[in-house]
Amino acid sequence: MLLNKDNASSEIAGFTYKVAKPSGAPCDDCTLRHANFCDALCDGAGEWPTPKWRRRVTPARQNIYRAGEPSQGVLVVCDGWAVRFVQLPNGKRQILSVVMPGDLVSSSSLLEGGFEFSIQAVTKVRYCTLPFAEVRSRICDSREMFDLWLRLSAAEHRDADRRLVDFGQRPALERVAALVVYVMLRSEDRGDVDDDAFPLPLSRQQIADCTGITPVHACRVLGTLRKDCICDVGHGIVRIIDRAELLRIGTVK
Amino acid sequence: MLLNKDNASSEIAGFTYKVAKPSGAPCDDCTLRHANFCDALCDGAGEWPTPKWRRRVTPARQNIYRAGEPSQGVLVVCDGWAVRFVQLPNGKRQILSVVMPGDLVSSSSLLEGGFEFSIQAVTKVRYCTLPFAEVRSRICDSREMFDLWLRLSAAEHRDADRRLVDFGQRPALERVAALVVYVMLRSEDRGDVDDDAFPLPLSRQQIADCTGITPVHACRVLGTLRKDCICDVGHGIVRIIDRAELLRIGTVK
DNA sequence: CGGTACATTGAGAAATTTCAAAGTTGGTGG
DNA sequence: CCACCAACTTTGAAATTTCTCAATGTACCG
Repeated sequence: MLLNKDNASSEIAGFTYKVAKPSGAPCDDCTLRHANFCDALCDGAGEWPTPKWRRRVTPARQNIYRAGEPSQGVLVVCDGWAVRFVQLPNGKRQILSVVMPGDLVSSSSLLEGGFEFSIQAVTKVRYCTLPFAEVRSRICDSREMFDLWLRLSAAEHRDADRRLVDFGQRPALERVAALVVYVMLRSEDRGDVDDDAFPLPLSRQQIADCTGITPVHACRVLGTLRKDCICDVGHGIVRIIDRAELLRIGTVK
Repeated sequence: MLLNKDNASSEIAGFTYKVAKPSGAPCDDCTLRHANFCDALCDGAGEWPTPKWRRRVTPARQNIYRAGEPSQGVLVVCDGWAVRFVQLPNGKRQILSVVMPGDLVSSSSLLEGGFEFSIQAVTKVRYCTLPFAEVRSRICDSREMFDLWLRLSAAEHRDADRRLVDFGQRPALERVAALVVYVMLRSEDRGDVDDDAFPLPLSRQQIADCTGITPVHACRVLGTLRKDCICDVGHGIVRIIDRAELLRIGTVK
């Protein structure tokens, strides 16, 4: 179940807004219109996207954006998974956020100029590039859009805070469980969980880069979760075995 | 040297704006008008703060705000140091950000309702409470304010990202050095560095809670920095001994 | 059917924590 | 001005977590 019905309502960051009917705009065939920022932009001010809008595709493992480059616009992922990350000169990398279908890549990326992070496609990714100035105008001009954006921005900031708490105060097992819980809850919201299983197309290396541990340790930790009959992560999917216990380990006590 | 001259310019998040002359408003005697968000709000729309504005004082070690409570408004620290933190039930705490004089406590705290973090005064703190709705109006109504706020918000988000990279990929020594560097650079901006020394009123426990290590380890790491003639942190001040080396260790390579 | 990239396991090393004790500092009252 | 107390800092030693290096096993793709 990927789509809500027309005129149903959806929720972003606690803010419920009406789902617009298709109106012939270029995004009409986007299966995720109802769940993303794009759609709210449309609702607020009519025939978005404009001709300046750009739709692109990047194959798996390829970079969508490289740190420091001038960025092409506000990115919204229509389909596929990506990661926002920082690559250090010593070869280490830190994944800052996992970008799932329908996600605005970063609510703080509304200003022209380069960013300190890069973005890489995990799977094949379809995404849209919205011109900065126009997104800003639409946000600033509509009080409803402004409030929605405030909520998105606050939610992202809150997630970053939670992540910092995890990294600073919780051991590897809990950090990894927290990642699985995060993806699980978001997948449940999207109706993407079937038979207690959902997609997680991240390699051990990527899970490690997300959680600030080594791939070897990620492997051991996931082995523990499997051995303890909590969940089985592998082959691009997660099978939940003991949801309550997974939540207990992954959630801040 | 704490004050710029009238009509000098100051910089917030890369955005330079003119410093307003005192005009009889209640904040005129605030020594930090030129360096904070308050001031930009005034510049944008006249006789701020309004009667709804509140000025308060909290003694050292006391909580300014407790997680979950309804918050009283947007907080701007006029004087003193505070920390924004999360207290875990197991007794651990993570400090999310160090709030220095003139700082807006969190650019994502523009919405009514409770937050997941708490705020505690490190020293005696004087601060202002600005009503949420009015701050939002002023930001939304002025394109200049909106852009300033976008920059503030983006800068805060970027700092959170950097912090996550530090926590995930860098060892204790570098994380502690990064904290010292952060405070050093901000103190230099404010002209608060005299004789290669500047205030850092954080205890070992607080430095540990900032950097995600134990107070015992914080002590050892700071001992190393002292023994290696890089800097001497203690008694509420930092003496910089080898600035270049401190920057080298504290900055992401 | 290779082959390449990815996952798993083992063993020892390094970083960090924990527990515990001793040294310092700063403030307060006599 | 001094003694004392409470909180903070420093140091030591052992335990734990996580990393590194290296080898072996497994899955996917052409």
